[in-house]
Amino acid sequence: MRQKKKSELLTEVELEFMNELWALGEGTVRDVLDQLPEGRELAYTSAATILRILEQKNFVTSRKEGKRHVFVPLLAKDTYQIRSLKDLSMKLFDDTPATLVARLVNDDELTEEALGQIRALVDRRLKNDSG
Amino acid sequence: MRQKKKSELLTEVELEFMNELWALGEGTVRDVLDQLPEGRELAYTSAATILRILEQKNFVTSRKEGKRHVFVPLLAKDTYQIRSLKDLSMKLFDDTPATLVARLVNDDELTEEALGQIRALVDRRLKNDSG
DNA sequence: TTTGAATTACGAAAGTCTTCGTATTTACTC
DNA sequence: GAGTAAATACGAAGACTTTCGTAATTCAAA
Repeated sequence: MRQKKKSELLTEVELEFMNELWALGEGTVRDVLDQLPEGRELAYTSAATILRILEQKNFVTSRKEGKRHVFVPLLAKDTYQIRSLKDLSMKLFDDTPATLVARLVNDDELTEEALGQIRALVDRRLKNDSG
Repeated sequence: MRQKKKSELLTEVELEFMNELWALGEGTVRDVLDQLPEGRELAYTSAATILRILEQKNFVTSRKEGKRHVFVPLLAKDTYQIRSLKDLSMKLFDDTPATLVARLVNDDELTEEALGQIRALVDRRLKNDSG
């Protein structure tokens, strides 16, 4: 019998729902469903199932309000962003963040503004380290 | 005409194999299998299946050499790195690359050296744009 | 040319992910 | 309390992913 190592990563739909919860702060099944973009058709019970799974996996918790559950993220978006980047860096960039940034900044679609913001971030971090 | 949704992204195991092929340049089932890290147990036929699937999905092609197939990437690693970053940026960073870099550079584990490399990359790109 | 080890071809089992239906429960209204 | 609309609980179908076994094929050595 082989058992798969429990992944700390969200699946596609789980991430879709976490994004809505992060945007809302917290919300019921109905809230999240209403938040989904036009054209994303999903049965109410499907949404409820996804939130149930997120709770089972400890990505969210819930409290009861009247007859509804209000779901609240346990996992912060920042935290998950970092986790995802590390995973991607490890799996596809030989654990070399500079290579990752290289691909990013060489993308022609990257705006001058974004590029400037990026440099500001790096400079600020370098300054803080030395200061 | 309705087309089957084809994800342009590699699955977990597909990526694992593409990484070996990218490192090797090209290789047979045996080559890739031998390249896998210690402790990664995988039946020969499983490896063959994965390469077959990669070929079906047009991520690799193959030529026959003697009785063996030699598999060659059709998808370049650079290309796939960019594709993955765009996907992650869209799904988790509100399509804001600066936020992505912010998480990266605020990671405490990031070395001073990596940080310097990143700034050099950004500076070079900014210089080229203005020049 | 027969034989056998290595390889390929195919499909199926096992696991995971996504979606939804049915049954039950809940709170509110009459 | 009975009726009702909304919500929850549970399970299961269908699609996709990962792994592997069996059968057929291939090349080369005896």
